[in-house]
Amino acid sequence: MLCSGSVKIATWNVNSVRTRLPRLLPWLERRQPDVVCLQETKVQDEHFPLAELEALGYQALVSGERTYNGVAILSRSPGAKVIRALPGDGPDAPRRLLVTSSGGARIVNVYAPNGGELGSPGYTYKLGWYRRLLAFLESEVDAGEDVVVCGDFNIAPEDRDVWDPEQWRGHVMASEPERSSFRALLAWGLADALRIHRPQEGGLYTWWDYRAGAFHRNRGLRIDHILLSPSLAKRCAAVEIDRNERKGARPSDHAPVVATFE
DNA sequence: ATGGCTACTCCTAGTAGA
Repeated sequence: MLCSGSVKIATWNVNSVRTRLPRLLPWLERRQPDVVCLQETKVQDEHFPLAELEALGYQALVSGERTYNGVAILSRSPGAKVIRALPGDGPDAPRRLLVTSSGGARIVNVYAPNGGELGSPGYTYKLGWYRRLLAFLESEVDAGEDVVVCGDFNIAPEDRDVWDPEQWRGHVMASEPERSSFRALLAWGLADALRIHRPQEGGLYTWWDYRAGAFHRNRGLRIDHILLSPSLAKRCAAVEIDRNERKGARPSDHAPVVATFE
């Protein structure tokens, strides 16, 4: 499917799929994405709103839990070769990874740990999680094929991805060890899709704090990413941050990111 | 420097998000 016509792949941290359904459904109808990776679904699998999505022609692959985390992949066809955990994840590990194959591409949906404060146990866990993600890609995924690694990475890769680099310097999301973890993914063989088309531009964010009018003032971070293997990067015609979805009634604090392939 | 908002939960207070 990725080889014929125009294909759209999107990622969106919806901050509760059930609360966001009145935004998600019309967005799907309007944008008609072929594959959608969702993060922070915050719902156990048996309560995931499958019927509403199926009514729009989407099948949902889900890996959720109560209250926190949770990932899902919506697509027009059933998933294949599904993986739901990183090596080293125990049975009670947070649901942060979902891998499938769709239209000939390997789709890796990630919801990276937040990290809490620098030096906290959560921060250590975040860096370890990134090491395990890289090891997983190295051992289980072929960068020579069509690969999409997308989701909420909870890392702003460069200063231009942060509204106030000085305020954020050394803070979680923007610390050098985190940025190094992100660069290691690129070094494995992935391209940051947005930067293919807009290599230098600042002020392009995917998350804005709910508080203090952050969105209105464009005080945000670019932490949601679509990373592409070389074969897909070559065919990536456009990448858009759908800022309109951060506006209006009851938005997620993240905007969707949509990549179009020819 | 802090909190400012939102969503969740055995639910009106505490936790977490980023």
